[in-house]
Amino acid sequence: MIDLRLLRDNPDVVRASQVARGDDPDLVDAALDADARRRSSLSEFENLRAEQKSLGKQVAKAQGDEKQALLARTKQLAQDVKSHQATAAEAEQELERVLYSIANVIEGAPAGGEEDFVELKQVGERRDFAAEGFEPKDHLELGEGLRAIDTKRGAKVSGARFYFLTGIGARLELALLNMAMDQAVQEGFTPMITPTLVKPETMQGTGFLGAHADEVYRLEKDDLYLVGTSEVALAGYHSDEIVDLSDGPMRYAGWSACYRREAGSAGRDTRGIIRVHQFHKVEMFSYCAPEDAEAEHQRLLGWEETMMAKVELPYRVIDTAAGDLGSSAARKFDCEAWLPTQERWLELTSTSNCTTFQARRLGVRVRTEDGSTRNVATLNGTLGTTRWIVALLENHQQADGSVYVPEALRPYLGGLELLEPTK
RNA sequence: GGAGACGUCGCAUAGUCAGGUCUAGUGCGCCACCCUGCUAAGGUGGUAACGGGGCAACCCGUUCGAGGGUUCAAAUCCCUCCGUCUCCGCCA
Repeated sequence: MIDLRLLRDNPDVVRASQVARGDDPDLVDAALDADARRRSSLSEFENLRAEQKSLGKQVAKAQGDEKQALLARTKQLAQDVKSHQATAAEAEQELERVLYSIANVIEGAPAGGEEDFVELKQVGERRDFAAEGFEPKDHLELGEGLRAIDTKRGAKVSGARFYFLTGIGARLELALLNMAMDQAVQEGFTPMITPTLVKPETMQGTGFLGAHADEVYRLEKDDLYLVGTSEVALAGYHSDEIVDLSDGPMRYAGWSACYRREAGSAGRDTRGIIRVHQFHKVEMFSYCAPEDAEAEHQRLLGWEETMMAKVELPYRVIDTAAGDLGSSAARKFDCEAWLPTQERWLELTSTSNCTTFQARRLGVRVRTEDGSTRNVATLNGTLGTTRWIVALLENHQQADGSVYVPEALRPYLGGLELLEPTK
């Protein structure tokens, strides 16, 4: 939820953000109207309520005829209070509805849609398979050769976009995620294994029920949502709390399964495990002071790049355009690895600065020096996912179908230097 | 799944049976000051969040797990839901 005070004091800033995202700037005026209506209806209700309370005290003390006279007055007043309360509640709901439809105010993100990102840098050498004298295989062919990935049986058991990781494939995912978790712990993150089913208010609070609500699985019978990332649970972890940031940011590394309906991506990335309904992820999550958020964002990006270096993949970093940001994000950087068989970049990490947007809805605050409270900033970033296997297999494949294991990963695979096809 | 107990402003509790003086009391903790050679002890005062109004002192409203209801009036009575604990059943 955006800051109502910002909306009142600087509506043009919010309008400009809406335009940059390709969203409707008129929502700003709708919100201002709703806010004005809410305030006037609220003060009418509050005045009536104050009168009702003071009369109530007189009723308690009064006797006989005097009491009867007061009761006659208060009965009518009770009706008025009730109706004005209902009006005020409606106005409040209307304001909330409009506020939730406004995405976070962007901070530095380039304007435009998915194609309007800015490439910040490229790191590492892309392999020249022609020069090496062989045609690269795609990750599924390699994965099947290694008996590491089984999409046929995934589909048999659970349907399209499901898979089994088998044998060395399962070990490879555990290795990647354990390496990610170890790095996070070394950097001072608190490791967390999080719930993957959450309540509606948690899902709503993190901003995932906005424009992309179709992406989210819902369990109708229990009124619970399956999370698409442990970010949801980690953001909800300190909801309705006043936290202590006097020792700097609070950092958590969440390990979880992630579930996505992929409703809008029919026909895209249907082969292999690039785009699937369930995968696993290690996610960094920070709570920090708003003025420290931009620097923290750079730190999270730095830790992502450290992981990219450990798996020895060529990648680039992009500054995502406003229209391609999630509703909670003010700015987002992605690390994309090169995918040789498709000759394109594939998103492996994504780090978002959500400023105070999530914390406001979730009620995460810090105590200020003057004794009041204010919302914290929240940030998140990927440290490893199942999808990394795709880039790792393709980039490190050898002519015979075996796959080179990056040095940093070897301790997590019992010292294995090469993944080889099993017979 | 069945039975019961419980949920109060950091923590612990009073208040709920008998609705109005609850503007939610008290203890602990915390903060400030006093006392003191230092510390401990002691004394005094202050200590929930959110919203509205005001330059401000301050005023008003909402919140006693959540949401409804009864009533002139609800922490207190009724209903639904959520959570915690104890016991039983079932299953890893």
